Amino acid sequence: MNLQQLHHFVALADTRSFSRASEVVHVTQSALSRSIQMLEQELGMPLVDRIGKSNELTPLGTQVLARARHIVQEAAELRRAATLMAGGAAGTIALGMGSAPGALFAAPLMTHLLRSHPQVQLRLLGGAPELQIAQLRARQADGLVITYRALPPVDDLQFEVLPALRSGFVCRTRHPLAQRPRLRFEDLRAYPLVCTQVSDDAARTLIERYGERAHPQPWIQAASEDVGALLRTVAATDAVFLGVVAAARAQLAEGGLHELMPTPDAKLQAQFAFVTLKGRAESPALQVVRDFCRSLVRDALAGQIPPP
Amino acid sequence: MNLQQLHHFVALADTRSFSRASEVVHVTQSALSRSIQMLEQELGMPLVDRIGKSNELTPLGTQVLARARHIVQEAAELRRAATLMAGGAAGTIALGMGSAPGALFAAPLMTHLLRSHPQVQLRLLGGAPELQIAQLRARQADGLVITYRALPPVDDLQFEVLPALRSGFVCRTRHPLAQRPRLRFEDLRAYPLVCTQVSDDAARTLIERYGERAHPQPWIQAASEDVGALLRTVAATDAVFLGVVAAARAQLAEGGLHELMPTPDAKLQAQFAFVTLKGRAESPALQVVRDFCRSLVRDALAGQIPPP
DNA sequence: GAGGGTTACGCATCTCGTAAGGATG
DNA sequence: CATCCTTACGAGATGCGTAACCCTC
Repeated sequence: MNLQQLHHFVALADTRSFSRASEVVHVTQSALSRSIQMLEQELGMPLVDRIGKSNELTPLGTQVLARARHIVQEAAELRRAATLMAGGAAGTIALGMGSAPGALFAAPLMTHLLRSHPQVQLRLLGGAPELQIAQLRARQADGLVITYRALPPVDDLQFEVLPALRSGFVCRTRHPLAQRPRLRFEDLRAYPLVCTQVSDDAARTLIERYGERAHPQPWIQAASEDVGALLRTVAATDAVFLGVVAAARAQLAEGGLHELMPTPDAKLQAQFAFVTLKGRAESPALQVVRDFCRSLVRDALAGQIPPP
Repeated sequence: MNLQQLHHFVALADTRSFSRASEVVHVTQSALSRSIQMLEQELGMPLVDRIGKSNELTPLGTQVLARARHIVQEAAELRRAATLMAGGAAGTIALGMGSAPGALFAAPLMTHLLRSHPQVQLRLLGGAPELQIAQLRARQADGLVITYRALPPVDDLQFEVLPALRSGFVCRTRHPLAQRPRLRFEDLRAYPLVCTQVSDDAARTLIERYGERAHPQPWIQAASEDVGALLRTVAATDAVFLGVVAAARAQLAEGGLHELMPTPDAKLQAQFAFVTLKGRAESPALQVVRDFCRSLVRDALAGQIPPP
């Protein structure tokens, strides 16, 4: 007994004719006849009474038909679901996301999936990097988008490093410092700072470059994961935003915001990585996510105002 | 995609090992490996991540597993149900039964099925012979057990004539006529008659043999399909039972009842037939029914007191 | 090197399409 | 005689087991 035979039988029952059924399932009438015969032989009883024109199901045939129809239908659904998933058009993916990349990726990613892949369900997981890696190993997460430095050099993970994005300071165009030709760090330090969580690594870089006064801890006036809120705050006050410059791309382009470039250059970089478990097959939907994140970074880089 | 592959995959998912799964489904490990590969190829994605020891399902694999398990299970049920039906151990049969044969067969048949084939559901249909034949043609009945003469000589029906059973008169042992050496019909006629419905044919035979006075119509005191009740009545009164002698076999054997044989012999016969639709496959459960009816008639004949 | 999965090869079986052979109306 | 189903036959596809190979522990 195989799915083919069941499919043939269902067609036969539907058409009540070997020849018409054979057209439906695209085999010769002879092949269909044998297929049914084999099925009958295996089940031990005829399923149809062959009567000239309009064959009739036997009692057994009637019983078998209901089950066969069900099985054939479920097989078709399995095929369909698998094809959808394999094509990345459907599926559920759990994505661990660090707070820094989340600030840049989360909203655009969700928007993109809702628009272009409505069948894909996305669940974003937060938490500390170690926790997220544990979730990845436990397969509670399909992949992570996380700050590259936060990752220990283990070999059961597969890293796909995204291009580094420049971080920097952003203020509103009407900010007192906005028109200043040569900007010193001390000038900047006079204004309150708003940003997402600053990593230890980034804090170290700031201190190395600008001295102890650059330590973000006492400097930060407001911190939030909501980059949009931060930028709106900056647009309305004299606070300065510190973070991935590309996140403010739109406002920078339309002139509402302005990037401050103190001398010397901070040369801050945000480098994100896409992390999966080595040796595991990737959900196609996850590939969609990864591709989108990559293209987002690429676009950010392309539109990024180059350092002086 | 075929049932074999799905079965293999379920085993693989259950054992998390190609080699152990191959033992479960009784193929070599190599064959199972290829089977899974073919399935993965068709679905377009890996279903399991091969990791040294304890393989893991991919996200797609997890989805597919649930559906595959369902399909495999239903296929097994189909096979099981078909085998049961083909073996006659299960199924539902609708059996048209004439009142005369019903009087003899109904109770023993139901008893037999309940005891020996509890999975077989029996539905007995009554009604006029023409109606029953119509039901048979409409496949509302799987078969008929009916008085042979009641049947028109049509060629879309398949008759299986059962051996003729002798009909005759039965009274209680203590009946005034019981010890009478030579019995005339007129003696018999003096006592009330109880019987099941007497067919026109039987009535004609009686009249031909014994004259107009033998017409059953004015003679019958009580008529019922319940042969048991008729016989109990006869055992308690001086009424005489007319019908298939074999129906009273037990009581005749144990001495409670007595067969009356008037001179000349009535030579009444009840001939039943098992009728099915020509060219239609027979429900195996129906064969059980037919076999039982045949054996019942055979036993009745074997135990039948031969005519003098 | 031992265990577990994959690949190569030869063989048996299956299934198909073509074509011829009944049956039925 | 036309339609419909079955049977015969040869070709190609499929699936299997054996055995060799590969990878990881």
